[in-house]
Parts: sequence; structure tokens; C-alpha cells
Amino acid sequence: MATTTKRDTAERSAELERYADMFSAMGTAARLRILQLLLTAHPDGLVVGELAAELDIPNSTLSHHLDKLKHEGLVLVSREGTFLRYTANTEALQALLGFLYAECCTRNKVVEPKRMLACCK
Amino acid sequence: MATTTKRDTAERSAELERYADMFSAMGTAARLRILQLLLTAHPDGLVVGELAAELDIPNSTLSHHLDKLKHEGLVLVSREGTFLRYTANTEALQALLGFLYAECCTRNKVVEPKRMLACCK
DNA sequence: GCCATATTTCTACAAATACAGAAATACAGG
DNA sequence: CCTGTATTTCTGTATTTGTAGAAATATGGC
Repeated sequence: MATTTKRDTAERSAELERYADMFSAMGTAARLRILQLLLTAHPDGLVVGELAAELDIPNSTLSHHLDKLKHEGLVLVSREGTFLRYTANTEALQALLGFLYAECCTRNKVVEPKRMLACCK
Repeated sequence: MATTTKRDTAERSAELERYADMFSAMGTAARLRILQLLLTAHPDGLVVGELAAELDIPNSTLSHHLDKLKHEGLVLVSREGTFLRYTANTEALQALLGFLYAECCTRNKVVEPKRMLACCK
């Protein structure tokens, strides 16, 4: 019989916390919109100035949002001279989608999870 | 050619806001755990006392979290005498999953979205 | 080294959120 | 109607979050 060790539980709750933080990072219209724009521009991504042009929010606010998205691993950054280019982190998004799918559907036993595994890049 | 009217844009941003609120509602470990428990118990759901027994948080705090989840449409409530029974709102979760899938994958053109439509109940 | 541009950090503040003890409400049963 | 149990609302506080102006930093070109 499979025993659930204290470490298992700790890991599981740490994982839960991580996903909660990711959901939280997507929990405002501004940041969700940023992600949308980056996904639309994927895999090239966008530099901050391009995002700013679309979003009509002050640079400092935008920077703050980008920092949060970066901190939760939802976007990646690379420098191009003076510019910083942000791209959506498809791996993280795939993980999040997979988690949601597993929680929502696997436990519900409506669709087998295999179908999701190939999702995203 | 399809023109994008002002109303289209307003609707789209209202929708975005709604999904952002949903993500926000799942943006803490406590509420994500509540959803997990409800999904595990789906379709029966759980009464508040059962949730309280699992979660080890004060009733008032739990009630507050449940209220937020209810407000964002992620759970449904029904009264059973003295008890209130909460269930996961699979329709809302399916919509959220579909949104995330569409944003993450359709734009990315990796997997066709048809595969998701039958997901959840 | 200096200048111009891109982006972030600093700082501050208002608003939202998490939390929880205590009181209030809702219901079932006697 | 009174009692006990279930759950929420009330209340207050501490923390986090969103926002943004101003200053600072980073980079490339002259």
C-alpha cells in the first residue's frame, strides 16, 4: 500500500502554492492582457516599448507587472541592446494548463488526460 | 472585411476582466485547495463543515473564501437544512480552461482547439 | 566621456485582500 | 419558543497589491 509521507504532502502543497501564485499573476486584466499580447506575438515576443504602445499604462506600472509575471515564471526576458524583449514562457503555461486540466477533468473522469500532454509547444 | 466595432472591444475587455477575476479567485493556496477538494468530491460536493475539517482554517476565513469563489462563479451552493453544500461549477471551470487553451494554444497553433471542447462535463 | 533612449528602481499612497475573534443569523428538533 | 449546531456577517487589523511620478540605471553611438 502506498503511504503518504510528510514530504509528499509538503511537496504537494508547495506545488499548489506555486500554481496559486501563477493564477494570481494572471489575476488582473492588465497582466492577462500582457500575456495575450505576448502569446499573439509568439515566439518572437515583444519589447517593453511595444507593449507600452498597446497598453496605455505608465512605464513604471508596466514594468511592475512584467516583473511579477517574470517572478512567477510566466514570461522570459532577454536583452537586445537597449531593449528588453519579453516572451511568453510556454513551458510554464503548459504546466499550468496541465494542472488545471488534471484537477478539473482527470478527477472528474470525463476525458483522459493524454489528450492534453501534447498541448502548447 | 470584418470591422472591429467599439462594442466588440468593450465586450472583449469585459470578458478578459471576468477571466482575470476567476484567475484571481484561484490565486491563493487556500482557495485552490478548496476547489481541489470540491472537484475530488464532484459531483456531490461538500458541506462547509466537511471543508473546514480538511482545511484547518477558521470558519469565518473559510466562509470568506467560499464567498469569493461563489462570487466569481467557480462554485455553486445549495442549502440542505442546516448545511450549505458547495459544489464545483464545472461550466465555469470548463470556460476558464477553454479560454486558457485558446489563448495559449490556438494562437500558438500547436494543437487544434477541437480537442478541448468536449472537456469537463 | 557625454548624450539620447529604454527600462527599471525608488518612493509613496490608496485600495484590495487575508485573516480571525466575536456576534448574529438560519435552521432542525424537542 | 427554546436549544444546539451550522454558517455567515460584523468588525478590526495587518499585509499585499495596483498604481504612478520622479529619479536612477543600462546600453549604444558619437
